[in-house]
Amino acid sequence: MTIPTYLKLADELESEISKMNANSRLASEKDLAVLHGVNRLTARAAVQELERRYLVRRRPGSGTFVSDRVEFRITPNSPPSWSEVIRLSGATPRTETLSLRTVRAVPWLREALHLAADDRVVHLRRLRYVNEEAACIADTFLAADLVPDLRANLKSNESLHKVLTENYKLDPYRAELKMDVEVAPSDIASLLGLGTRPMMFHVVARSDTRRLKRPLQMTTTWNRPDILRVVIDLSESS
Amino acid sequence: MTIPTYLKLADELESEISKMNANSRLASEKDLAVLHGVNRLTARAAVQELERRYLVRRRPGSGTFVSDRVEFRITPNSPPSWSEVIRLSGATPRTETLSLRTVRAVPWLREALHLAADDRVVHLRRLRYVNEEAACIADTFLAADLVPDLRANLKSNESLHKVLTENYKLDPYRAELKMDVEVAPSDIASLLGLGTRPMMFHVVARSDTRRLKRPLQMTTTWNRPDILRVVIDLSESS
DNA sequence: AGACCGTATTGGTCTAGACCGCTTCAATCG
DNA sequence: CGATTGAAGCGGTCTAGACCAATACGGTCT
Repeated sequence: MTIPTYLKLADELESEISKMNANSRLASEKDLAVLHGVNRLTARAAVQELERRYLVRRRPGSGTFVSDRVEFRITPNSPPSWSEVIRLSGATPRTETLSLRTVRAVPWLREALHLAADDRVVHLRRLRYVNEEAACIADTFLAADLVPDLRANLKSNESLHKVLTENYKLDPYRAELKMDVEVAPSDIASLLGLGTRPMMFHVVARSDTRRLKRPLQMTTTWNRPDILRVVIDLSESS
Repeated sequence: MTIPTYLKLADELESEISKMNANSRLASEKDLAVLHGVNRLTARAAVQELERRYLVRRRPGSGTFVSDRVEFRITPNSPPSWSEVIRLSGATPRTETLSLRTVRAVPWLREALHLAADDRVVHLRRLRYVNEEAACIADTFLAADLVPDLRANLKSNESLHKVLTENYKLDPYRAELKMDVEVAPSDIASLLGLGTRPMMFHVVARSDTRRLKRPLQMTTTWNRPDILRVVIDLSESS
């Protein structure tokens, strides 16, 4: 018995969880402790281990629930619409616009979008929900001269991609993509309602427009790994 | 003061760590507890938080050390040699061959490599070190007919890529790439000397050979995130 | 029926104390 | 001088008990 109690309990719970429905509730920490004859902190360590594996989500005052992860698959030819990708995974997407401002481009953005010193960019910050849970913060920066009156065109809950394609006749395609896993900045974490600075999927993508042969937008997203399972799949279409 | 003690301590320690050299040792959990006037478990929770952020590594019986992460950047035109990429990051790579066998291809492999029912594949399992620390398990599967006598050709510590290029006149290029973050299988974890099933970067890549216009190899790697910081960077070279 | 409020439950945090296995390193023995 | 041993120090685990903040729910009051 060199395996710690809490890990044995975690593995036991994991196999039980695999037979349960998503979003169903686990026994409370106290009950688990009594059921398995261990201290509450030991049972808690087991549940924390499951949380670390993204198998459960905990809500203070409410309980621990089997998590319902959605695979967000980024492919070379993926539908450029975020909502579309989520819907394809069988989940319900929703996007909320937090702010829409025209600002001066900071240096790294000027370089990425090939802008001049006093060019301006439109900064669009959106909060994305998956099954009505805050899952992702997306910051999009567009060259302002390419999207005049964007605010008016974005009024109804349309997707940005649709507006770019239909209203502005731009044809965005993915030109750059970067992804890693790191601690989210505290402002991002608090927008998602997360206290302790969490590890998240950080994706940075640039889209260009084929018609004008120039960079169109730069998007950085922070994704909750317990809700979204971001997979980059670059299989070449043959 | 709604912020928990252990998080305040963690943030305090994080800023101290940022001024320290890699691999230097932190105060022990007991000392941290005494220094900051908290219980050892509280100090321990703070150190665990730092470990979760990949900022420190802990060795039982020895201490807690500032981690020394190496960025492993995958780009479209990256040198196909793993060792080369590590060296470019300023670290010291080493590769150890664990096994080299010829086996019958399992279905998913047959499909990936476009093989027939009784074709065989060479399975090469390697353990990769970064600065003499076990960092990655790499399983490579090659179509056996393309690499006759691979064992003899791999004898001296040469890189697989070099052997493929020089001995077999094959010209591998990246044809498929998939990456996510998930719990490592227990056999992988134990090969890396990790007890509790850890979250790792899981990368699956396929290389084809341009000359023969057919799939050449399939590689799956499991990477320790506290040692390797895997970044996928698909910026198009313009 | 709807708005309000208190109470039980849940996870979140913290303390004090204990034992274990492993690593390290100095002291000792051959 | 080299090899072995032992003790000290380290992280890893576990227990018992306690208080807090947030939630959920039932009951009450309007």
